[in-house]
Amino acid sequence: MPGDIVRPSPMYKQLADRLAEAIAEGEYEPGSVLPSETQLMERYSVSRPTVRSAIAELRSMGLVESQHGKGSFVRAHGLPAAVIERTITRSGKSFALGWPAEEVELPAVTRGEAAGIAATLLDRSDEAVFITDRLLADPTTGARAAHRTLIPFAVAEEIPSLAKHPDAEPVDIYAELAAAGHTLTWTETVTARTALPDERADLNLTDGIPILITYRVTASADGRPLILEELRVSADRARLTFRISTE
Amino acid sequence: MPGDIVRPSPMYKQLADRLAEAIAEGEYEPGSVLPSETQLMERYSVSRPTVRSAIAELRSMGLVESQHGKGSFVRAHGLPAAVIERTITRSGKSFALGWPAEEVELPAVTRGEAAGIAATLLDRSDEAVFITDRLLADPTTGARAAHRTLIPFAVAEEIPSLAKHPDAEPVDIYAELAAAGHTLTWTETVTARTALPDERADLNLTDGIPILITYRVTASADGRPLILEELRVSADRARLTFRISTE
DNA sequence: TATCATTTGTTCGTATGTATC
DNA sequence: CGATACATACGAACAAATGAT
Repeated sequence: MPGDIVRPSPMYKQLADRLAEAIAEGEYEPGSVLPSETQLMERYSVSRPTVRSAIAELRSMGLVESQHGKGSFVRAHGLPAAVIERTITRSGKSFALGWPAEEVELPAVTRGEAAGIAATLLDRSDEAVFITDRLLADPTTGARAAHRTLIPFAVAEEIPSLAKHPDAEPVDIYAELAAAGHTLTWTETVTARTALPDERADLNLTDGIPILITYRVTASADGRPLILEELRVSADRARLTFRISTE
Repeated sequence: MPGDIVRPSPMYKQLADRLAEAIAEGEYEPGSVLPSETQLMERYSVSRPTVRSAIAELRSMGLVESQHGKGSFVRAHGLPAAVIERTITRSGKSFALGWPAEEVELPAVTRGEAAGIAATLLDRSDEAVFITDRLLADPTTGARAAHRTLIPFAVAEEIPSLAKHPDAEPVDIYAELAAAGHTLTWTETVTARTALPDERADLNLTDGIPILITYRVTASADGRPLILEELRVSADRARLTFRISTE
């Protein structure tokens, strides 16, 4: 419908759009500081709350990062540095992952029940599972990742070594499963969402940066899921790569 | 250091955390409405701006969605419905993708230069490329995706049919490349970020929902990148799956 | 070291507009 | 129409971090 009468968009959004455009065009370069709130008030003849709302928009878009007492700085953008290679390599009976991350804390093992997404992907509702949590870090870039392993009790009963050491490294668990006669297949599901407060702390996240989440299901040849791994990482610090082959 | 003296966190954050916790524990169920701003003001003895800041936090976390004149509603969360299967299948000389999406608009072809991330992944800086943009939709869920193909001029010169029809479907481009004698390999890189304003409109995004971005590089056997595809999709509506095989 | 100006962060109050029922 | 709800915008005051004097 051409000629529609539209309300003007709010002033704070207009200001946010202008600043975003200026950033995109390189008028404010990455690392440089935006004009102060007082300067923006005067330059655009708006109140301080309006300026602050506009900058809040830019923050939530991940375009700027504000520092108390200093100013709001334009964020550098580009492909995240840390590359998490999701390919699994196998030589004989042993497996290897492409991301040689270090453990920041000792693994923590708890028992719980598969629920929500985990239950859906494991195809086991309300079943008891071993949960192992790890906090990992890429030694070169410092990128952090939260890793979780879910082992259903039924699987642990079938393979006692898993019940004994549910906090074994994923590659070792693969080896145990293979040794128990399973022909392993993997499916990985990737999604993203905004971080919750506790995740912000664990993963060193800044405002406006989502987390990438991958769920890796290790299944037997018949497609029955055996274990589930979940990896959460800052989308700003790390990216995931997959090698794809035709089937 | 136990017993550290810490500044109390801001009231609006405390309130946001409490509400977020209440949502996580199911006190406010998905689809239900939060108490009104006035009610929250009275219940927690804070001012209206404080309540609004708290709700803005919840919005940016993707936990609630506010509707003018009605209230703030708890968002349903879980695994996104639309599954985008990134596997490539091959039968003889023809290829197929796992996501039979429909085109919402006709593909738009432009010419440009590889820059930024695209240049990095294509390993060709400032080289002229054909750019083809598509707006796709999953027919069953309605999830939308923005797809872009980058074909370097150098590759198009080598294979004239590509220069003639740079807007060919990806699977057809694969077939052309294979017919020209290339043994194709694919690498996919996944990242995520908060959407820019124009992306919000194209992809029907709501506040606090990031976009998933995948870059698929089609390379020759020697590893030289031939073409680049970029797919952007709402992390709330769609998820990506990969099949992983040991090498 | 101490102080001060600058800058962002938090919190209040108030008024008005606009969508929904 | 009116009541309720969220959205926008202004003003004011003080707190806290920073960097220079």
